[in-house]
Amino acid sequence: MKTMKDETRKGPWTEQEDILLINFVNLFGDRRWDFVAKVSGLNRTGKSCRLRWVNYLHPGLKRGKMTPQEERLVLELHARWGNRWSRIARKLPGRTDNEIKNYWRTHTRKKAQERKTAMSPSLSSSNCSSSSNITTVNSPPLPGTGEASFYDTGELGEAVQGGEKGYSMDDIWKDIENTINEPVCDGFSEEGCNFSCPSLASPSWEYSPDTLWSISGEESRVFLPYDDGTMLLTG
DNA sequence: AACGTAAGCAACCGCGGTGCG
DNA sequence: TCGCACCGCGGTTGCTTACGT
Repeated sequence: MKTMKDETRKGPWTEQEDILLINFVNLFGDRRWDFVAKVSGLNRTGKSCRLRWVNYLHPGLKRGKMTPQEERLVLELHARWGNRWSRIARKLPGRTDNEIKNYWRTHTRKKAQERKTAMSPSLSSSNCSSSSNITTVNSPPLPGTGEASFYDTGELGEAVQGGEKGYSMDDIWKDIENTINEPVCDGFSEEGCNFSCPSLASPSWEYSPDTLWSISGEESRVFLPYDDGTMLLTG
């Protein structure tokens, strides 16, 4: 119950908020979101914090375009499970349900459009492979032009966009890496410092053998939290 | 160069499930 | 057993960027 009738912040997160959230999640784990939200001083709801963490700040996150394998897997699993996005996401290490959902949405939109245009001329034109609905997917054209979206940090090897536009996750994590070694007590009561950092964030992804691929070396860059609050950068 | 449209992404909302007192 | 608070999920919306005219 929010006693303090706070004007909870909404909208896009700032770099400061991100850093704060990361610090506090490292301290308290990624379960007690209401608590984290309250204690961190972020005027955000626990819900909002969780969402930000899960969809954007989580260390294991892969960013950038879906690979053809991933796309295929999404299609496959969606055919099997329907809109169980979180379930599907568990089979795609590093991808979030939100991401998959968004992908699916644009994918279906694209498909619908294609179908429409394919139908209007009404000529079959050997509408090849109606069975393999993957056809539209399996090779996202991307002629190498300015393909790197603002959010890409993964595939094209680091932050093409790096500079002027705000900040990248790499920046943030570098920051964290630097600051995390210092006691994270800044701006928080001494109480915070005495908590042992619970092993962070049980990753919700199932690294099951039946996942069709494993994270490629480059993308498996992961920050491993240590008990003393430091982070190990692998990969 | 300016404008309009489409695509992509992040975030919010509402609801149902679960755990706890 | 009931009520409450919190968490997680799926749907939806709004904003930003990219692209075409």
